[in-house]
Amino acid sequence: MGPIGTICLMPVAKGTSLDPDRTRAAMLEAATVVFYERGLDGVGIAELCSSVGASKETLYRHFGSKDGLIAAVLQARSDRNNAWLRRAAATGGDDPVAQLTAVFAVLGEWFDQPQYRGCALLNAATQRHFEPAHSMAVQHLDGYQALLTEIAAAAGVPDPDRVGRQLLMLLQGATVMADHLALGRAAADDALAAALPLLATSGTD
Amino acid sequence: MGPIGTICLMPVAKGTSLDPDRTRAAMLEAATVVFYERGLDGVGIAELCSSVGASKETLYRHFGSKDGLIAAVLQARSDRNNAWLRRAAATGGDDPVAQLTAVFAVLGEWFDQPQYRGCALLNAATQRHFEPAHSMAVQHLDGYQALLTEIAAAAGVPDPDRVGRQLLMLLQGATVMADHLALGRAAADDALAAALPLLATSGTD
DNA sequence: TTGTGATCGAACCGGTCGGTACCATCGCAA
DNA sequence: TTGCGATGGTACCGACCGGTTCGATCACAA
Repeated sequence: MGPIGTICLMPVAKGTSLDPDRTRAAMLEAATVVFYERGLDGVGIAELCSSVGASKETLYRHFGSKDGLIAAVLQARSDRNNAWLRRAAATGGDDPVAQLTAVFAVLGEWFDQPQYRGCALLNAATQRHFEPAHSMAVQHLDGYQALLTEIAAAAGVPDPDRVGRQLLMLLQGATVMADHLALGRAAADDALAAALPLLATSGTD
Repeated sequence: MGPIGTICLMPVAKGTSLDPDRTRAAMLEAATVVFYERGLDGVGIAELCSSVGASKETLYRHFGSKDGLIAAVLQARSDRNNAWLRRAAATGGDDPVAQLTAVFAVLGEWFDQPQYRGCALLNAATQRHFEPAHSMAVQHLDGYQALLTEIAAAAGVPDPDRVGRQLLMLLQGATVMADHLALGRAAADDALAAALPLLATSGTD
């Protein structure tokens, strides 16, 4: 509805630019925010360009098409979120339980942000027109699953792949419910509580 | 892309109709299928009408607007899915474990269908323009959560609400992963295996 | 027979969108 | 100073969409 306005370059005269790639980065960041808030179809190219004070021609020189811009946005999102979770897990040292706890802690912080709208990759994958979204979402989930499977393997469970999938289910379920039901970090806490028994090597240790 | 073609009335002459509400039902069913396959924005009114051999005027007399049609489609979906799960749970008799097993069994059948594309309500809620979708999705999730909380309470867990939320997380996570990762009923099996420990009244029985 | 109501088909309207073309403008290097 | 490349602004194009209107057509009841 309202103007975008958050990401904005200094207003500059016609033929100028503060930096060669500065405009590209601003476009990417503005698109990241507004695509996440209002969906891929909810934002037009014209509005997006005017919000960063750029022209459509510049956008098309940088990204080729709206689909190219979307792909760049989603790829950056996926890389950043995966890096977040891996960095969080690293703070758990060698203890799988501590690693998983740290992962769900950073998830909880994410859920608590007022701008939280669920997983951008999965949201984009539901927009049918824009084919790459689905494969990018799959790749995104595979990154999560690889991390969770590593944690499960480190815990010594009999079937790390299966436990990795189950942990990913809890993570995704929490992501969905924190979005629609506005649960905040409580969703991450509940998910962690349900996840911990899965790491226990059945019965005696 | 291609024509819809699945749902189709007998081709009839101009001023005729096989049944007063027959056209309305056909429109609803065709819209249910195609909105689910291609998203709310992926289908135009004109294409939808021609696929059932009706005119736009008829559609607007029955549903008022595209939003009215969408609301009717989503409400029917939600009611049907909730009824499915409740009927499945009823087959478990008084045993909470059997109830939960039956719920995830019917979910697994759903995941195995080739047309499966995740939860229509949640998918619709990601399309930002069409405001009612979000509240309908919340209502839909509440229906699921109520059932799962009842099962948790019947199992005698200390905090049925919390376990109900955790069960719903597993259900939603399985719904998402079965969609994007094409896991089929295996997703439901993994989710059930992760859910059963949550019903155990800690330690001794 | 007459009339009423539902229907189809098609034209039409206003608006939006992605994408392109053109031009005046500016920084900067030769 | 001159020219080149990147830029912003604007107009424009073709396509599509949601929604409205109108006339011709048919079933059916009075």
